[in-house]
Amino acid sequence: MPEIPKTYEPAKYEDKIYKRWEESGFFNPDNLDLPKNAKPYTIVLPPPNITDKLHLGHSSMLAIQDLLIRFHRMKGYRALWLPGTDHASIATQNVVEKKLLKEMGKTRHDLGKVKFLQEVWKFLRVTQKTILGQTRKMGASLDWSREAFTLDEERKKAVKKMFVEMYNEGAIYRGERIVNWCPRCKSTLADDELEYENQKTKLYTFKYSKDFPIAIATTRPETKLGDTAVAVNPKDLRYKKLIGQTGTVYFCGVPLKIKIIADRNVEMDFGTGALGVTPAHSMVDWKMAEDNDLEIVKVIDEDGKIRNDFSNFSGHTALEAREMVVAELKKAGLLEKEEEMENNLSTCYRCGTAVEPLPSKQWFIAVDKKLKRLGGKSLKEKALEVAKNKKIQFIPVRFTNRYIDWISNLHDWCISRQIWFGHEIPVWYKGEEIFVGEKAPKGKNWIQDPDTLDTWFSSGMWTFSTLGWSQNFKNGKKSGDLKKFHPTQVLETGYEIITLWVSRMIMMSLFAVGEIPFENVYLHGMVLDKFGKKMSKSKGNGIDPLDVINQFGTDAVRLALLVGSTPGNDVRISEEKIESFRNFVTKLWNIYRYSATTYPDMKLIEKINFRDVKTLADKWIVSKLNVLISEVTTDLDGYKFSLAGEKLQSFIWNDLADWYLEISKIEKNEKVLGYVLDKILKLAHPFAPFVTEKIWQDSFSGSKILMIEKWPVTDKKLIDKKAEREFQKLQEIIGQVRNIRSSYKIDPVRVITAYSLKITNQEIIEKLARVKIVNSKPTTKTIKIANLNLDIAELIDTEKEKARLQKEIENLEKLVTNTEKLLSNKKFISSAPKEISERTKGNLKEYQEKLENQKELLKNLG
RNA sequence: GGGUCUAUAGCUCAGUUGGUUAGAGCGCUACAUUGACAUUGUAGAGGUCUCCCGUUCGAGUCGGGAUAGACCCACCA
Repeated sequence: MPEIPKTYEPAKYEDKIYKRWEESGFFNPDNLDLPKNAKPYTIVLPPPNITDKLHLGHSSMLAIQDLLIRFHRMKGYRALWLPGTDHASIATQNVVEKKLLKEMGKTRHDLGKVKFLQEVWKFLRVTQKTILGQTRKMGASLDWSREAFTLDEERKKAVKKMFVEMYNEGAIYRGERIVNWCPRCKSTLADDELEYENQKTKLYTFKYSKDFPIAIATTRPETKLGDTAVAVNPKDLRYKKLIGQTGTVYFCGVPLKIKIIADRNVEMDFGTGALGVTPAHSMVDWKMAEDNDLEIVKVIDEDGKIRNDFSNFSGHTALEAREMVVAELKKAGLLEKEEEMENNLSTCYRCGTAVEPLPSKQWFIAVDKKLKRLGGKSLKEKALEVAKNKKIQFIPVRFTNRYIDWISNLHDWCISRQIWFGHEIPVWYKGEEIFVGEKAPKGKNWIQDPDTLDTWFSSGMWTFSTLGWSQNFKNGKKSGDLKKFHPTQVLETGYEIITLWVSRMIMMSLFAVGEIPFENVYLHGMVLDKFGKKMSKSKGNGIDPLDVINQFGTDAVRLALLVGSTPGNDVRISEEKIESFRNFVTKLWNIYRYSATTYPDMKLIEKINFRDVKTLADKWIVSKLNVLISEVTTDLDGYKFSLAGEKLQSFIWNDLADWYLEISKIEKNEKVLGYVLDKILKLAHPFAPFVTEKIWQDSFSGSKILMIEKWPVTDKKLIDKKAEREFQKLQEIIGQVRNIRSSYKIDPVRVITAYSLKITNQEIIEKLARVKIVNSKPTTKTIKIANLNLDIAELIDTEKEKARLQKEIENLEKLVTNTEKLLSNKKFISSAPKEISERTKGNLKEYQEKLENQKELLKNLG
């Protein structure tokens, strides 16, 4: 037998173990030896952006998903975990642009589209490799043979097919809508791509002209050139009689057709209580225009300049025009007030330029349109339905509300982006003609739409595009992988992207495959530092997963991320926490080391015979173990990873190592130990795959792989509550002795457990009262019970101990009378369930017994 | 402004359908220990479960209200 090192050395084994798993082929469910009717268990990995290396948040995601996958693989499911990465169009283009500027001093326009895209792909291949390497380091049991990328050939096919199908169904349309426009980037921005900046600005109060009855207040006078209405609150008595009136006014020499409308969103207390409605350049105003059927007048163009036909303002930038308008108003004596105010300016998250809301021709997904394909329902209705009737369950459930809330307020989704890197839009134009199709139309002079699609369009298809939807879904029928693995069982992701991603996946899957994309959505929290602050590069408080893996090992990192994290709540993590789990891994290793050196021929045993469970300690540990098996299984089934991990840890450390192993130094039972080890390695495997696999393979000389062993099942025959209770009492007694052990020179556990194997509790108490340890440093073997001669009274502060006992007796007496009262209460008897009353009766007995014991002890003290 | 959530030990959090001495880890204090364990073990101190009202035989748990905080959405014309 080769010597086993004192501590587990993760760096030495982890890569080899991962390689062994990968080469076994069992990451791919097709290679698992399963009955034909084995249920599928699919998780599609939320594809990380290839903009940067992974952070601890990703590690947490990987740990949770790998736990689920390994657990279900062992439970006999056809477990598939499908890997992939996301091209993250805008974010990636942005990173590469910045890099180019820094390294070569060039913009993307300097390079041109073709060369720029080459640079993007070059960058992408590097980061992609890093990310996939990191993922392997985490021990992720992903099926690499099915790896996907949101912008690879297969996904391109799927995206085109999807776009065309949605277009043909009327779910995608091209329309003029107000969008967030960045005049510098020349691109639309989604709402979530905006950044808000607090700034001071001036609020101007003025009338359009002298004869106009209402003064309005605005921070952007230049846009007022496009006003088509003035909105007031319907409750506002000042303006009530004016509502509905129309007329033409001349504003700085520009004629405006103004209608006075009522809208309850107008605040009476702000400004003059009247709002000039500029449909073309304000989101709210656009909605008002839609509601009131107003004309839309575009004032500012895509370059951020005033358009033609606006007298001498034309051609000036918006800011210049603002000054000019203000100057004219002043000159005409129309400006009533000019005051400073705090304002929340929307800016482009890339370049920080102020965003200009503009009407523009874009592609949209119609979320409210009734679709034939969806049985006459709209995407929104369908997406709401599956949450409301619980076809899709959110964990924790409270997020269902957030989802429903958001979907209910959903507007048409703008899917076109004016950037280079991304999925091409399968639309071609020739003059006024338009062609939508998966392949370019025949004939000359067709020009493809220069825009690309919003990243979320392709990531919204992730669950089915990864399963070969473009080939595997025809005439409403699934085949191949899609049939085998869709819908998936769990989507595990962060709560912050429910709206961005989760909801979109649901809509796209309902449309494309006619079914939900996943049955459960498990939402993890954010990984924060130990002070509860978000980890960020700029703050320098981030923990690099690779660093801590090198330092403490993957298992420790995984455990630290899993234990103490509950769904939907943020998790705090520190190196100390990881270190403490490293100690746990070492503990586990040493349990193995001790066992293997003490019993060189020990075997891991899957099933144990009743007869082999001999002593009280054996019965106790085996019983506790079997309870643990069912608890851990239920907890994991219920997504309570942290609870399961804690229970496992507490059993391994506090019960197995601290008690059973100590006892086994006196009374050996190889079979029970082999049985217990077999089970804990399996139970701990999804949490700490490397160390458990290493121990397992060493124990079996490498002939089997733990990863595909069967998940343990509770053997009810081995649960012995009576033995558990007795042993617990024993522990309590020993604890009491330890409490007064100031003069002890050896750990009483060993002495007392020696007794426990042969004699009754009562006898132990009696002996304890008399024995005294003579030999100050005996070894386990030399202790002879007969030589122990301890007078307990000599070892304790009698007065203190008396007081303590007195107090405890008082408490117990109170408890006993209270419980007796309760049990004689008629209302309790009639309303409490049987279980409860039984338990209460049991409790009473226990209290009474304890009371007797304490009284006895007090008596013994004299 | 609309919505969701949280409040339990010094800190981070558990606490299942209400059930009777409210738990864990870390930290703290004391003692022991180089023994399978880059230590570990044992014990201890520490709580009016934010506050008020209600339902109930019984409330950390259910209902109403207050206070404080977190987040999401919409917006700041």
